[in-house]
Amino acid sequence: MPFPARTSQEAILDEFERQAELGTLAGVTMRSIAGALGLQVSSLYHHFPDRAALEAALAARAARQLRALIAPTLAPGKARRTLRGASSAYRQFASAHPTMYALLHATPAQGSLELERDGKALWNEVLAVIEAAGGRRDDTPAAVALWSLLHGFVSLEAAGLFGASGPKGGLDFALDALAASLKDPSRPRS
Amino acid sequence: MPFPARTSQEAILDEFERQAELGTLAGVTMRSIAGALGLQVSSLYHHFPDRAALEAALAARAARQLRALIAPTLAPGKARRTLRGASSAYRQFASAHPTMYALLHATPAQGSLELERDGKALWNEVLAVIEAAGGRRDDTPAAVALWSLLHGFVSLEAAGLFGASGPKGGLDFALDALAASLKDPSRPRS
DNA sequence: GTCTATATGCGGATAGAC
DNA sequence: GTCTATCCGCATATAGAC
Repeated sequence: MPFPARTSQEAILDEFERQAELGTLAGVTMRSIAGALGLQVSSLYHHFPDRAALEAALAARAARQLRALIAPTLAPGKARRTLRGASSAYRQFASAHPTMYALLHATPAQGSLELERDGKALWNEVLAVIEAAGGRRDDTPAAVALWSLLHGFVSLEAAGLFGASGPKGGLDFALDALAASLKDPSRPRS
Repeated sequence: MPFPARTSQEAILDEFERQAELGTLAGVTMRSIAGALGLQVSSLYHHFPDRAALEAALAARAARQLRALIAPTLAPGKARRTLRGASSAYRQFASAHPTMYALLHATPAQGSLELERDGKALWNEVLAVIEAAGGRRDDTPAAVALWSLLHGFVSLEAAGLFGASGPKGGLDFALDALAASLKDPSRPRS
């Protein structure tokens, strides 16, 4: 029995993430991970039952990283500043770690308690952004609106679908519209 | 030389689409297409140079279908009705043809003139929605906002990320916020 | 915990006969 | 335009020795 162990769950996840950020998700294989770590493929299966478990663990990590980037941007009471700060952090993560971002949205949470928990925490962070921006507590519709907007924007941008004219302030326009609606006192409490 | 030909570009695309809508994109293979058409795999390569060409042609078709669904929903001058109608058509296409919808966003337009053209036409349709909803002509920021919102919403919904509480009117809330901003006369002409 | 060896399956694509 | 035959590569995963 070779001791100490030559690898660990953390090292495997790190290597997966490193390769994913250089290319595509499908481009990372059990072989490429093992190769980079100087191991045989079969050794990896002593640390994770299968590839799906690896991906779920990595998706959960991405959720935690994204949440950690958003949290410090809250400026309670300052709607525009809060929304723009959070949106800026969100965009930064998505463009700096496109494959991890995609993995987060492609991985079914079912079956991974860790991912379920961290996914829920991320959702709660979006609710906190809304609240800091002047919305109500647990304002589901507003949070859905904000998250949809952010996710749609970074996805279309990454896919290059905005064309030559580019997004041109479209995100800020929408964020301002949202901020205005949050303040609107005539809004029904649904 | 067997005449008449036993297949065609159209028939191949139809079969690809049929299988894609029953499962995933990766689940459709050159083998599965050929098998369903009673052909050998190699025969397909006389109609399309490779798989990428097949996917590009199909993505272009999806862009045309989506555009055709949105176009008749325009109700010029009626902002809320226009936005809700277009958004409803958009959601309907995405949920009825999830794989085609995903393909549309996953296929790089570069290299396919057809896809480039139909993608641009779809973008112009979004601009038309904005104009009908009371916005200006060629209002890029507003169109970016609307498209981001729609794409983000259907993507998160499809991924099941809204959780148990569901989207709960989040889309309508955002559409109303957008409609209000379009009318706002204080908005700078950027 | 790591190794060697292997099982099993999938995929895209091409050459050359008819 | 379609066929047969084949090439080549990739993948996840397991058994059993050390």
